Amino acid sequence: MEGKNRKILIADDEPDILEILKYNLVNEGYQVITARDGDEALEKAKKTQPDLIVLDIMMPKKTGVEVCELLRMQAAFKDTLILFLTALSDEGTQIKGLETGADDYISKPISPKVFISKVNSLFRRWQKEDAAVLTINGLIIDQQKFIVQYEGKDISLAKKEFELLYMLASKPGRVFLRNEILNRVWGAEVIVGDRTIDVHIRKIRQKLGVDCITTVKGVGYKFEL
Amino acid sequence: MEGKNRKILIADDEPDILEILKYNLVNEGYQVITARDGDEALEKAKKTQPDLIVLDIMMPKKTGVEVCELLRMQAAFKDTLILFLTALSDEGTQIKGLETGADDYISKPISPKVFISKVNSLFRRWQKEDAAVLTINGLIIDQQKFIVQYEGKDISLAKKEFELLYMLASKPGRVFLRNEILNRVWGAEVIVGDRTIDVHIRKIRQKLGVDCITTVKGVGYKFEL
DNA sequence: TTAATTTTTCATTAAGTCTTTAGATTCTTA
DNA sequence: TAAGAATCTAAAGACTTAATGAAAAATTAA
Repeated sequence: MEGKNRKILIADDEPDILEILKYNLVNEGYQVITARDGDEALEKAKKTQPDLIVLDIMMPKKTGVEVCELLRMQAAFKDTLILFLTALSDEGTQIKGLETGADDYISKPISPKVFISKVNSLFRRWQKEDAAVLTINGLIIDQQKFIVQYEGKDISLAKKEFELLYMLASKPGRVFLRNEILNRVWGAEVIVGDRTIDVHIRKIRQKLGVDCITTVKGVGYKFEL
Repeated sequence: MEGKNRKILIADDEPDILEILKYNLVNEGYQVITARDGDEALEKAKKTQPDLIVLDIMMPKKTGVEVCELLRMQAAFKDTLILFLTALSDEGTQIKGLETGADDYISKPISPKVFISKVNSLFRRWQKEDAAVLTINGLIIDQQKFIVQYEGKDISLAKKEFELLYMLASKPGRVFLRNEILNRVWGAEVIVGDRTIDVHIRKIRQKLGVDCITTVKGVGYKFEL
């Protein structure tokens, strides 16, 4: 089910919980690292650079909140997802957690199903950058299937055309500079003349038959439908 | 406290909850739009393009889950944060919510403190992308989209005009010397006559239709609305 | 290999932007 | 208030940039 190859670090002092969560995560295709206290969590976090860190609040050596604070101070963990486990349904602690820079928390007792859902959901948001299917008004762009439809009709685009359209449509309204386009669609090393972009834009406009790409002279192009 | 100018749409059929949440959010400096059922939520979402949408699961017309599904199909709401409110501590529903593409959920009864914490926390993740958008009274200058709007109407500026306006509007009230303007908009090497600036200023004044650029004779120009 | 398609280049044309010019106007100050 | 300086205005021409048509080069499929 999952092509994701994501690393998750779980820190909790209760071996049972560690075991259950690990089992479920591995089942979903995640790589799992475990730690039994705050210091071990810190150390393993630095060594393995996980994508998500799950911290129990109550742990020996250092609490989850302390670990979180220490991690957030380091640039390497600025964007790492952090999730708290808390036995206390204590409101104060929950708030403290979120304000320290955690991304979410789950109250014990934990249901494995809810846990997995939450983890998946956190990642889903994170990887949003490259969502597979764009739908804008009547236009459907499916990156996986490499298909474009407009108002039900299939439109066959060549590779470069597709990539260009996908790039523009992924942020409707935003202007992409010619340079940005060259870098992303052609790659930084490839050198092509300026007119090349224009010609591809023209092809897309022709094939779509709708006026959805706007020229911003001297700047670039933007998509809007 | 907050420089954030974020829009939040709350949809719930219970006026009390709407009221309490709105009060707290406004207090934190957010802009709040409300809706009383699923259809109204959809409609207002499209119209106002909020940054965060809070959906009650149980609503007339359409449930929160349905609204969420419909929104997620549209590219414009690909990155919009969605948060569920649920009275059911029912595990199944929670999972369904997350799998539909919601970013989080909160169980009723809701503690305002926890709610605000969660909202702030959701946004914190986002803030990196912060687009360079200036908003001054009715004037919106969006550098990414290369768009200027005044009181809802689009105003099309050429590149130099846009840069010039953006420069002035980025520090309302401050006077920019003609030299500063030349350096920033034209670059240090380029040599153009003095009248060139005037002419561009005039164009901007014409196109905007509002008197927002003031001449400071012998010195330069300043923006004020 | 040939044929078909895709990608790029080039020359030409079209569209728009930027700058200059010059006379009118406004402002400042002696 | 009159002279000088600075800015406004409108229009023309210079200059940039993009759209277009056609064809060569490169790639892929048959």
